[in-house]
Parts: sequence; C-alpha cells; structure tokens
Amino acid sequence: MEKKFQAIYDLLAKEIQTEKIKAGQLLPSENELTERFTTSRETVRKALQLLSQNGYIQKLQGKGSVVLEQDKLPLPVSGLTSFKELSRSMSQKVETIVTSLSCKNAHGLIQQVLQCEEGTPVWELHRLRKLDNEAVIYDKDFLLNELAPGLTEEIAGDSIYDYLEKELGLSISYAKKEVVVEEAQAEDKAIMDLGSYQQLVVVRSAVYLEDTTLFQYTESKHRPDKFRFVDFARRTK
Amino acid sequence: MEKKFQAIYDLLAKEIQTEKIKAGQLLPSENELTERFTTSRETVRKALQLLSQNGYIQKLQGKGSVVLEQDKLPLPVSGLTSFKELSRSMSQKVETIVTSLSCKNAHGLIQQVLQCEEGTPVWELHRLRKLDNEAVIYDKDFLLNELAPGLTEEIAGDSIYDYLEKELGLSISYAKKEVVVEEAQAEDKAIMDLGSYQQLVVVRSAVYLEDTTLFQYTESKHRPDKFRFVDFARRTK
DNA sequence: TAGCATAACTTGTATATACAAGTTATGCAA
DNA sequence: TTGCATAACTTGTATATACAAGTTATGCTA
Repeated sequence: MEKKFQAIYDLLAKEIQTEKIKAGQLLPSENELTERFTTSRETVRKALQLLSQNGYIQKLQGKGSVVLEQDKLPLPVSGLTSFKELSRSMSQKVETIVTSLSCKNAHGLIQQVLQCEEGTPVWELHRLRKLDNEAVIYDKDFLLNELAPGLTEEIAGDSIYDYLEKELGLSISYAKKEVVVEEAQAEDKAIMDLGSYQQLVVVRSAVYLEDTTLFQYTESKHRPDKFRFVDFARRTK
Repeated sequence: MEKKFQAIYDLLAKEIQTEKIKAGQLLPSENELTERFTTSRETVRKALQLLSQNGYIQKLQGKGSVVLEQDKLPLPVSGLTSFKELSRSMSQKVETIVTSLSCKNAHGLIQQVLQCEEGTPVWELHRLRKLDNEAVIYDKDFLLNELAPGLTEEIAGDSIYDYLEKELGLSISYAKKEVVVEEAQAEDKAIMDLGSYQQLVVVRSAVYLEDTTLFQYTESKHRPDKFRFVDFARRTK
C-alpha cells in the first residue's frame, strides 16, 4: 500500500498539473483535506510540505495554500526565443544513439570519479542525442557494473533510470551537479553537429543511491544554443 | 525566541560545516537528540528533514543519519581547473561597481517581466562585478520601488538581500531561475572584459516574497570561463 | 454609517503515543 | 565454533491534542 501522505501529494500534484485547481486559487484548508482523505492533519501537512518544496504551492499563514504558476518565468528580456522553442520542442523528434558501450576495469580518472577500487568493473557508455536530426548533446556515463550487470544497448537507448528502478529495484536518492562552459574537444567536434560553436555547456553529475553509494558519474555536453536549465529553489539559508 | 527545530538545525548544520561531525559518521540517534535538546522526536525529525533537504545528511532507515561530504563533486575529467580556481577564489578580490541606479515607470518589457501595472515605479539597477580586476559579471536588476523605496548606491553595492531582510523585514521565500547561453550584445562587449568571448552565460531569475509577490527580476550575464553553477538535488519525482 | 473589537477561520509549532520496517548485536542451540 | 532466531536498537508512518500566530468575516457600538 502506498504511503498516505505520498498518495495525497500525488493526487493534489496531478490536480494542479491538469489545472483542475488553477494558479492563484487556494487549496482546500488542511482541515478540509483531513476530512476528505479521512486522515490526520499532520499527514496532510506532510503532503503539502512536498508540494511546497516542489514549487506547486506557497503556504500563507492564516490564509491557506495558494497554487503557484507552473514554471512560467516571466518573458526573457531580449527577443531571443530559441531556448523557449527548445523547451516546447521536448515533444519534437528526439533520437538517442548509443555510440559505445563497454565494460572496463576502473583506473586513473574513471576510478577517481567513481570513487571505487582500482580494477573494479565499470560500464562506460557514450550516447549522442539528436534533436530534430542535429547531434547537439553528447553524454558520457560511467556506472558501477556490479549494480547494473545486465546493461545492454537497447536499455541504454531508453531511460537507464527506468531500468534501474523498475527492473533492478534500485532507487536513486540524490545527485550533485555542476554546470560549466568549456572548449569543445576534438572528439566533440568530430561527433557532434557543432557548426561554428567552439564552446560547450558541460553538466557533470554524480548520482547516488539511497545507501549513499555513488552509482553513476555523467558528463553531458550541450551545444550552447540548445541548452536550458530551469530551477525552482526555496530558501532555507 | 527562535523556533526549536530551526535552532537544532542551525546547530547541527554548523557542527557539520566545521567538521565537528565528519563526513561518513553517524549523527546521534533521534532519541538521543531528543534527550539532548529536551524536546520531542518529531521536532528533532523536522530539523533532520531540513539537513537532508540541504544535502548535509542522508537518512538510512534502521541505521541512522550519515553525514555527507560537502559539495565534493568528484574530480573533473579534463585537466581544466579554471572554474575550480574561481570557486576557491570566492575569498579573492571581488569588487562591485554600480554603473546605474534609476527609478523608472514600468512599461513594455519591464512591466512584463515584473508583472506589474503600467506606470508602476520600479528600480533599474546595473552592476558590474569584477573578479581580480576583470569585469566578468554584469547584472541587471529590476525591483518594485514600493517595496524598497530607500535604495541607494551604497546599499546596491553591498548585498541587497541583507538590506531587504534586516532593514525592511521583507523575507525572500523562493525563486525561479533559468540558465541559458546567448550572444554577447554590443553593450555587454563595451562594459565587460570579454576578450575574445562572443557568448555569455545568462541567468535570469525571478525572486518572490512570502506572499508570492514577484519582487525582483534579475538578468545576470557571466563570462563563460568564470561561470560555475553547483547544485544538490533530491528526488521526489 | 463608520469604526472597531471579536469571533471564527486559516497555518505554524510542539508534544505524546503507537506501531511498522529495516539493521545490528546478543545469545542460545546444534 | 557456527548458524540462526531474537532482542534491541535504528528510522518511517500515522494519529491526536494543544496552543500560538496570522487573516478574514461578523456584528456590535458609537
């Protein structure tokens, strides 16, 4: 049985996403929700806490919980809209090409980034992402073989995470990311459709499981005009 | 009086930051903490929830709360270290120059991004950030005059947020951000030390107060080699 | 009518209790 | 000694209660 507060969160999140409850409106009060779901107020509050954390609502003491507008960053100052087109185009043609998948024994850099023993078998996976037939994203993944022994090109072409979570029962817990801009290497220029772009946005991320083991290290290179990162952040200090 | 769970959070966060409790170690159990702070377990759990959210600890059912390493993204793959130098250099010479501060009546784009009435008085603030005597960051801020009527160049040269929170009692609650790469404009080239860089990392952010009013809109342009964005994210789906 | 105290809401904090679920150490039994 | 059930921990979920603090509507009073 799914946890109660999670179920309430899922339900309310869906109602907000589908605009059954629209931005600017108030959610039912905590007491009303408590009755509706025949639960306790604390449980409702846990669900609301999640909604707040993920940018769905803002809680106002004495008033209630207002639904926030989704994403909606006010218009960009310049007339540039290329990145908006990109975000809209998530539904457009996206193609993933596995350019290499091999299992190596960790050494030097790989061993360092995965923080594992020398010689530990690790997958090295290279994927090229094409948006509208242009190769604009190039991903290099390193992951512990031990945790995903049955990795194949087919799986790699899909979502690795689905495979991990649904097939292997592993659960990703948290990640650390870094975004920088670097010169395109010869390899990048050879394999990507870079045109005259000389620099790439590089996203390096370390992905951890629930037990804090570092599971995956990824370096994702993006052609600058096709890169967009959106973030919602609350303040805790 | 400060809230209890907040106080516990602050104390534990400090202990982790100063490495009184080191990465890899376990925090005292919830029951022990409950005793130490003469409080209830739920209150301790609220504090731990905050620590978890902010990447200080990972909770393991049945075991305890392990302290995570701070930031520590495994080594970058390439030999490039310029951005690391930058992050280290936060203590190096940083200089802020207010290049313009004026109060205008909102119209067109400004009115649009601040989502206010036509004609509402708004501050327009331009600041140039110099790192080691190089002008590498250029910020344009728009903020509602109504909420910060006493803004001056001196304050703007400092931290605006300190002024807002400590002087005006306003509290920033959340922000939406977008990171993209765009061509440097003529103005950017004129005012920044760009060298041969033709593109800039642009961070656009909308800052909201607790009552969900959009208070500030910022466009921050960074010379690519001096830009670095680090993120810790937990998974909620 | 206008103003104002107050009642009736809302969310925020703090506490107590019970049991479920996962991990580790204990100690008995073969 | 080894193996295994179990006890004694740990965190996770759910519930109930009390009062504080902020907002809004009510309705009385001048």
